[in-house]
Amino acid sequence: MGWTDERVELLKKLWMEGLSASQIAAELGEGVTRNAVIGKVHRLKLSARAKPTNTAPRARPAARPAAPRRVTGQTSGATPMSAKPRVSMARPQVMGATALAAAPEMEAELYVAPAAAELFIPEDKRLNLLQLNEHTCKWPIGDPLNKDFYFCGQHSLESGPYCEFHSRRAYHQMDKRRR
DNA sequence: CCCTGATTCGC
DNA sequence: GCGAATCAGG
Repeated sequence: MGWTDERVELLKKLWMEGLSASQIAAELGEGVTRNAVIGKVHRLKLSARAKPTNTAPRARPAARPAAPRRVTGQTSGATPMSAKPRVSMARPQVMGATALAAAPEMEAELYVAPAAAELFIPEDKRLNLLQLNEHTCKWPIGDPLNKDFYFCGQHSLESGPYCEFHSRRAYHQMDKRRR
């Protein structure tokens, strides 16, 4: 389905309301991807919605070396790659600029000591700096200045320097506090 | 990992 | 004009 006047209007409305591209895509439904939405948004030249501060220069990657696009016909076997359907993302969750605008101040101390929220690593599994290798989790535990300092040492993921547990620690919930 | 928008360019 | 692939960032 193409971009009918109706759909374009809905797009504009939702975009201006601060919904993310993927959320708008879900709203429009019928095979509309977030990329399609973003692409359209750009063509309509209505990128900048609420711009509180800064005019991010945004460094352009400067012309890519014309990477080999997708192979047209080719329907041979072999699964492409990460073929994850990811269909159900019907989620009312609000985020982004909208979330920021809606949540003025929520400082305070609602963050209680996470002290004991750490994995227990048996002494014989703990590693010092020299015992680390490409397959050991390099998440540091304890005070580096103390002698009770050690590294997680569990088998690390192929995708990173940490084990599954610490990988999520490192990337995921590293929320809040921007500067 | 999850996600966000920005950009390019074959179609 | 369209949007997948890619990139940069949180």
